[in-house]
Amino acid sequence: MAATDNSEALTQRLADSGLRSTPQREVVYNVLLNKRDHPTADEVFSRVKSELPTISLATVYNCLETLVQCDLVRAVNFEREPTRYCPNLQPHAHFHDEQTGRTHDIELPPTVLAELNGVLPRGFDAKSVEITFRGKATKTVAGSG
Amino acid sequence: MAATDNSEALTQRLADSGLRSTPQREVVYNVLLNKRDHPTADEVFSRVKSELPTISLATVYNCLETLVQCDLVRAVNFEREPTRYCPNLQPHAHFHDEQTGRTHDIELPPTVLAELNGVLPRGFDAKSVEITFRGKATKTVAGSG
DNA sequence: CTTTTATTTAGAATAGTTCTAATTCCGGCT
DNA sequence: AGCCGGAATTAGAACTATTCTAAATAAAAG
Repeated sequence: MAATDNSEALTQRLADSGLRSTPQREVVYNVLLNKRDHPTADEVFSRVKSELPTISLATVYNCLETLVQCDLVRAVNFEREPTRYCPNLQPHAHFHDEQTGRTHDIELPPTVLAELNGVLPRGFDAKSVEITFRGKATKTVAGSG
Repeated sequence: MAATDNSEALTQRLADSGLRSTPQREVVYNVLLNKRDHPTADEVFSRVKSELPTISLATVYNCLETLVQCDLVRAVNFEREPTRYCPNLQPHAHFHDEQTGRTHDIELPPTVLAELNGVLPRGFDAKSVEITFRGKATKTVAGSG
């Protein structure tokens, strides 16, 4: 697979927030786009290092935080495990495989989302919902990790 | 409200797992039952201390872990915040109020739960689902915290 | 160019939780 | 009653993921 290069899109989004496009931010972003297996910051760090050997872990954290702020990436948490990062911006749930530790994106039909918002009593104004399944996946699905 | 004393039920559940009922476990459990505001381990610690002044934080963590194992209590996580504990065993979602930090239980009709399981593709066998709303609650609801 | 501001960096600091090793507690046996 | 053995508690050290700090670097603006 050719390395994704969404630098224009990224640059645009960063600019919208008054931020600069930097090599570090670009490489971190591309790492997330190229292997969408919900890596942790540490995993991103080691992947990025092959392209930018002198990058620091703090910078990786900074870049990830920036990408999340710009709505280019979602941060995903399972229990107290290290935060994982996900470039899928469609509304979706996560399936966390207890055996393998792998995370799979689960598409969420708008009907289900609508029904979910229906369960909120008056006075509760939700900005976002997070849905996490936990269990075991009997089939491995290409592209997830 | 009189202090809840579910010691028989607790003793039973513990025994089922080959564990003993201890003053520490009982007080920790009662603290959770008496104020269902999803306290953190630290909060439980300080509440328990008024009854058992010499208890240690490690013991509070141990007891909470034990109660979770025995299915008497649920551990709840929001992002990377400290784990909170919830004695509500009915299937329910959580609403996390961003302004106040308070957590509210949201009842989940079985129909919604069923529909949710429907979104899982073949090969995904979910043991549990976790649903977290994030936003602001315009009304304060008695009994939640 | 120089100034200003953003970004990166290494390492220290922090926070929540778990681990370790020693002590205490308690039930069952004599 | 007294002892044994496993379970539970404890204090404090250790650990891990993350954030903070302060200095160095880079890059835009004047």
